[in-house]
Amino acid sequence: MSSKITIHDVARQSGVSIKTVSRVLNREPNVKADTRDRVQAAVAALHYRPNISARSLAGSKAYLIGVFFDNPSPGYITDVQLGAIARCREEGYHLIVEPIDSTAADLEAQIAPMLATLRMDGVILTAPVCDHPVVLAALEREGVPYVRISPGGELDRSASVGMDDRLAAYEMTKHLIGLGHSDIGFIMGHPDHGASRARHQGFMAAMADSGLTVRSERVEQGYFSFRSGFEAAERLLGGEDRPTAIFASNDDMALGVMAVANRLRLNVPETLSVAGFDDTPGAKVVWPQLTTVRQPISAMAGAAADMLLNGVTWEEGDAPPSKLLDFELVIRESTGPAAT
Amino acid sequence: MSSKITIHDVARQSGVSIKTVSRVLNREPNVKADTRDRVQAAVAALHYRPNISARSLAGSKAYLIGVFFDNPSPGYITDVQLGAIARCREEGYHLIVEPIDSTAADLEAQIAPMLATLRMDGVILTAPVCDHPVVLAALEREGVPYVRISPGGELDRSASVGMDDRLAAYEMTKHLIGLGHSDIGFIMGHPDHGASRARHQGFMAAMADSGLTVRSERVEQGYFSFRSGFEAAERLLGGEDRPTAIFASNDDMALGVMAVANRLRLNVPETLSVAGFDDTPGAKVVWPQLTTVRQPISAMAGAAADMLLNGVTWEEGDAPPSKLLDFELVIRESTGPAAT
DNA sequence: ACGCAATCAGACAGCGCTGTCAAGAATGAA
DNA sequence: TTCATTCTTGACAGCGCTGTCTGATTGCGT
Repeated sequence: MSSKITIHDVARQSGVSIKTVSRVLNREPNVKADTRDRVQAAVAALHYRPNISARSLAGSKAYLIGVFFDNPSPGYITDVQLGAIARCREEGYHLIVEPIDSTAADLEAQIAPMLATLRMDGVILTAPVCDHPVVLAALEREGVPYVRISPGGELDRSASVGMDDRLAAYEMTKHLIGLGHSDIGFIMGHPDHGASRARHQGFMAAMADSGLTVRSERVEQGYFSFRSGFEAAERLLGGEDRPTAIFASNDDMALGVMAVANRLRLNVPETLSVAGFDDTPGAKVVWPQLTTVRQPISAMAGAAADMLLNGVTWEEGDAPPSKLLDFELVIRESTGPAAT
Repeated sequence: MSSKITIHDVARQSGVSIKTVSRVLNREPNVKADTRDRVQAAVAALHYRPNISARSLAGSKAYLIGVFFDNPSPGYITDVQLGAIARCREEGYHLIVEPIDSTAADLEAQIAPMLATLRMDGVILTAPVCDHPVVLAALEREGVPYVRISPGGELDRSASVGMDDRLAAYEMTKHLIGLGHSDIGFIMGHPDHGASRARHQGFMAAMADSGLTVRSERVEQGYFSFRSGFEAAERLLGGEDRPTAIFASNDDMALGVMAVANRLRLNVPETLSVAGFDDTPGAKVVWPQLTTVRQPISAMAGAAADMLLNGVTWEEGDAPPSKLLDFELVIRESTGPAAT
């Protein structure tokens, strides 16, 4: 156990005051270059590392960023964490992860203590927690800045980052239409998830813009789960009268569609084209591989962390900062020309 | 922003000293029941929450547990986090996640500062980081206790939790044999991952115990990835002479096998049985659903956290504590009777 | 009733750092 | 040269809590 070496040791070693060492460590101005070099040499020589608890107790920063999530897909969570961490590391911040059960009755009692004890410098919220009124209220009451990733509404309540779900769905639909499909089924996402509506709108708009009508029985309600996609697909593909393509609001559901197609011996993409959304790892793990939309998840989380680290603020009355990142259509083998 | 209320306020409100409040908060003995109640009432009334930085600076605990990982599957990571958090919350601890790039040349420089600044109370290590000599050495030098999940070797170097990979593979193989299969292909896992060898051994042992011989061309090297499973399956299933069942060392590779089977129009399980290992979310997201082994990942992480929270220690010379949890064979539709 | 041990409560000194303020050194303008 | 500025540094007081030690109560045996 390396006996902890303190700022004091560095000060002694470099012949300056403890406060000057602190200044160097925090990149404060007004330190002579020569002095700074001496201090940095001592820091390196002693392998000195500031104690985060002491820093945050004495100062105003905690060097901690939180990530709240309520079990969306594991791949999503992991990407968010990686994106946020990458940015935090550069600044010496660390990530606290907090799974939130947004259906819990005592949600308030769960997170309020946590916010108060940790006093994090900021929190990144993912769907669906990012739209949960109790969570947002608690954050605001405790004065903890937060950035939401792909919030479903109340865009002017906080800073946020996201992507244009509507446009992405629009373009994917156009891709299908361009392939010759005119009878396309759509599976909606979970109604609590903000992106669901945007994706549905994008689909409808693309159809309308191409002069295509959407029969109401071609739109099914799903819940973002494999099972819900599977069941929706059974309804969509059960009879003789079936669409030539199905666009599911996320990959898990698209995978459910593929499973049904497989079971019904409908060849993908010859008989049925299938498109998903998210580009989860699972998309590459089916055969044929899934055409989908790649969300810049890591980048969104990185941008969120960035806002937090730079101190998101905005004028009362102005719209809070918000960043829209680019998505990417990933065309793989599950979509093909419509059978004629 | 709720103006921070301190232990001082609670002391005043309940008419006791600040130290007594501290005693109540830390469940220390020698506090009269009556006094404790008064203090607790004040705590509740004021919504007081101790400041974690102050606590860890003054005391010896940091209330922080770390989780190190180097991108195994997202599902695995998430399960580990959930399992660890559940246990940590009960004790008021929080989780710091740190992705580690174990191939980085400056690994030491990456983690040493982190260990020194955070002074975590313990760290949970997952494969493959749990077998990385530099990481282990750094942890030991800094005196940070750690528990490894499914380590690949050096079992007496630290406390660990795991499951009996060898036995699980043995039983899965027996399941296949019981179905009438005698010509079974096996895809090994990543050589750096400790469990790979155990699973291979279990497979070989079960075959030998049943008087079956394994032709060397029936055992392929894989790397736990979908792609490696896919390629191994192509070799295994490419010719006329093919096994009637394939046991892949993890689900991702098994999914690769299924994709190849699909492509070759080999019906699963009629013509080919496929078994995986891990029970990742993907296992349920294929059709037919995958027969696999369920690892108690959350439970293992919970047990690891538990050891850390209770202070893992062992006598010099004794074997460190180690906990083996139960696995479970999950028989789904991808395995069936051997074609006769 | 008395004495001794066990139980309970408080005073006090930091933990390792940063914020504030004030003093000394260096610079520039007059 | 002198005085006003700016730059550079250090002394000092905590941040909010816990560990230690000491003093005040209580219980109980005789």
